[in-house]
Amino acid sequence: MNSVKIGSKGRRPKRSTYHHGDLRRELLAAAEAVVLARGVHGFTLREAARRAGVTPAAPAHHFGDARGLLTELAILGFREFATVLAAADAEGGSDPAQRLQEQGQAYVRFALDRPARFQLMFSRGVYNEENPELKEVAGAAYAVLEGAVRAAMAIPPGRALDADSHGLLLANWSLVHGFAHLALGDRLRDPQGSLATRALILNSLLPAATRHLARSTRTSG
Amino acid sequence: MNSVKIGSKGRRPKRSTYHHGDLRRELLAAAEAVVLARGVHGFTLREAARRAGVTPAAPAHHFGDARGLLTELAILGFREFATVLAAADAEGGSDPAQRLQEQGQAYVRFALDRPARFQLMFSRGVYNEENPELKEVAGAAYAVLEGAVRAAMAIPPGRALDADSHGLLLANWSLVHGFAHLALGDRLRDPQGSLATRALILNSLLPAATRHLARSTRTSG
DNA sequence: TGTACATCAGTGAACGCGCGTTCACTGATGTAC
DNA sequence: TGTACATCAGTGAACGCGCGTTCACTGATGTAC
Repeated sequence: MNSVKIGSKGRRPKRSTYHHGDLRRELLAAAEAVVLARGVHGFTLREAARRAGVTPAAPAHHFGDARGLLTELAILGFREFATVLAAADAEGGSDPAQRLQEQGQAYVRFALDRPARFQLMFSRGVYNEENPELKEVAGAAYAVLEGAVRAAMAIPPGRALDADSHGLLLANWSLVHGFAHLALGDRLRDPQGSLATRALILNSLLPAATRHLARSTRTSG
Repeated sequence: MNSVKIGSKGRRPKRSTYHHGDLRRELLAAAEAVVLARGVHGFTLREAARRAGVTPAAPAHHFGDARGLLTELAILGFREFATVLAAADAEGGSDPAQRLQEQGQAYVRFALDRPARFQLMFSRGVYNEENPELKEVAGAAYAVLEGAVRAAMAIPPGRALDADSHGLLLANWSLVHGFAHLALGDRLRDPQGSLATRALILNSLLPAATRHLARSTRTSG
């Protein structure tokens, strides 16, 4: 007989240390995995705790309750989202049409790369939508899009968008949002009818779709 | 004392007849109401039965199980969806751009009028997506959109869409789908930042957005 | 460097709840003759 | 028109399950002196 435990009946393996070390971060990762596997509303606190290797009571020390955990995950999502959109916007250089194009690519790429976060972020009633930090980062993401539209339509900061500019903004947002949504729902097919792969979606279908948008803002191609 | 019952302890009122009469239809309506109130994944068979005034075992006689009920509801949804899209398409007359415009209006109107069905229809893993009748009616809805794009791009039936036409189809679909999704998520605002009403959405924002799409297919305005 | 002690971050058992589904049953309906 | 009987469409009780959260607790850490 030796003292090394060779197995465990439970699904939660014993850790060697009583304290976890980085449970907060690990619970967020576990929660994202649960959302990926079961869908936004299939999320349960207990499964996230199980995946993180702790008892179901542990998350309360970090997030209060289940809703609190999802709110934090949505905040992380919007923060990353705003960052990648801003980076793509910068890639577009001084050409507003190019900035919108790059943003659209980044928008869809984010959805494909982070489907759980993306779907969580745009779900209603599952996290605390009134959280100030959440509102701030979500607003930051929106501002990136608005900035490129303002540049395209030559509307200085401070002045409200006119109806046409607002329409262009909505057209861009709706198109990439709907495209991402359809892609995540496996509803995008190539012209022959086969289910589209990630590469086809990003390199062919999305450009083919955005090409039809807003000729007026296009300065190249 | 009289024999008229003046109250009931349970939440399910007693019917005067043992048999319901039209339980199948009523369960579908109740299910739609539950989805509306609780979201797609908040649906429970028991609550639908409760709302329909029957015991939780009753639905099994009509739908087998919970998934069966939702599948039927999705089929009803796609059938109605295909119908309203086809009617709108016909409204467009012989002008393909007008047909697409009318379809887009109908698409978003359907989403706003039937939010529960719409969200159910485009949810994954909650109903039986392999149901043959479902695939048929969903395909019919898609065919309406494809028909107008074929007319716009002068592509005869039987010939596959080229990349550009396919892109136009995806652009139209993505735009209205994303627009509907954002509207249902209360994410659409007017240019001043106020939450958009139904009338504003349909009469102002949507036309302003679609106006930016596919100038090449526009023959009027 | 050592020690007392407060604080932190976990455990594990328990709670009450609503869920989907099953089961034997029975009231109501419809049909054959 | 009347009756026997099969079928249909409900009931109501029960099942086992996983859930979120609570609670008193304790092991580990960090800090004051």
